[in-house]
Amino acid sequence: MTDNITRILLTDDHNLLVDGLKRSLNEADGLKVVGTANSIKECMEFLSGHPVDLLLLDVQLPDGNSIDFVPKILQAHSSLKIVILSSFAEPTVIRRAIDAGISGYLLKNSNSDEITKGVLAVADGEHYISPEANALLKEAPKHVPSLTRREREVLHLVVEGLSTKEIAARLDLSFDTIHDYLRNLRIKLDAKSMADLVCRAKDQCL
Amino acid sequence: MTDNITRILLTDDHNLLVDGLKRSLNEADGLKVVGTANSIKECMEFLSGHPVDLLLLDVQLPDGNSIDFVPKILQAHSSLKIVILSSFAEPTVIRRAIDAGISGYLLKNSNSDEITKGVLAVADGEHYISPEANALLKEAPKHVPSLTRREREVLHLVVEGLSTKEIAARLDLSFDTIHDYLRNLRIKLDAKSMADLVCRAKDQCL
DNA sequence: GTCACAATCCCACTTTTGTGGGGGTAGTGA
DNA sequence: TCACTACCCCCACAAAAGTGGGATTGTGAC
Repeated sequence: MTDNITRILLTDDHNLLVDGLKRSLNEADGLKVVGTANSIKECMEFLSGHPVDLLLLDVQLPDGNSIDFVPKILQAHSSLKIVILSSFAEPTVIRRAIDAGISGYLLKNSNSDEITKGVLAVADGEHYISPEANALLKEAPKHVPSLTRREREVLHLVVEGLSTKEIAARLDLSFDTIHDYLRNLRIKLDAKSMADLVCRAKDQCL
Repeated sequence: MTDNITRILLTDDHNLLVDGLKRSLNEADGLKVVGTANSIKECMEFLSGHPVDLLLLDVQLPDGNSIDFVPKILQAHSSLKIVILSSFAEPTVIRRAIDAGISGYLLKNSNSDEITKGVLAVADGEHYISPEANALLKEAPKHVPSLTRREREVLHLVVEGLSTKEIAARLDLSFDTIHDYLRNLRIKLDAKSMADLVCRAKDQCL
């Protein structure tokens, strides 16, 4: 935030959206889009080479779920403010993002003015969760299922369509072990079958 | 296409994207965005009340998969040109869209210029499939799995996380019948389990 | 140093899926 | 009429998933 200008990096794989967003943010006083990235990798690279004050980050990127990378990014760039820009209005996703340390959560079905408003608020040092997202959080006071490293790993493979046996082979673990992780995943995500597990995981983009 | 101006209706639930897209399309010669809609319902309503030459349609809308509605829309508005605007780069999705009678298929990771180019081409009477989408089609000459009404119905319920028994109850059919539909679905979608079925269905947004 | 918990493995048992057949009717188009 | 297909039902058996226990390490928090 040198001399009143907030330098912004946009990270989203939809160039179409990036184009439009860049224009409307640049029109706002005190905001300047200094770069764009299409993936987490590009985002990280840009951050290493350029000073950025605020990062607008899409949740789903070609190289993974960006929320998983938020802690890593904040560790390397502690003064950076991160605003998630998502089409997911899932309470658990929002909560996970907040827990990860983001400063804002905006929804893509907002119009440019609302987005600009949120970005300005965050640039100003506030925390800004879009009204719709906030409403969802209040309605659903469900706890966020906190998955362990292994559970996450197993879940990813389930979502790839692999069977228990195949996952065991892939991770070089015993069938029973995977059987157990799946049991825990079912409990944590409140799923009653493998198919249901895939549904929950896909919906909540865990 | 009265007097050289192509009247466009934008249908996408991401207002952010709509905002940007509207601006860049309006900047192009001969194109005018005459309306926007956030759902299939709104889209249909607008079409009934206003003359539109070209419809830019997102695949996933809150009230369903828009490709399923393309035939219906074309039936009611036969001279309308429909261009799909998708983030899905799945060959089967593209092929389904083409079979449904669309005039163009554009990807959201293109930039505004590429989108404008595609829209202009379609407005001009051409068929325009984005280069990336086209490349995918050549690589994967797989046949599109054509599902029957019932299969689609069953698949939707599978994607909701229901078990065979639950689906049977919901549709008031025998367990064996659903068992059979699931068998066919597995074969058609090349899935090897219920979980896999959910994966395929979600990926291909069937 | 105890306590919680991730991570790993095991057994036994039930239920659900998956696979391989076998039927039938009704409608559609050649 | 014949072929084809959607739609509906059935049996039997094998394989996978789900449920209820059990156990041993190691690590990090308090």
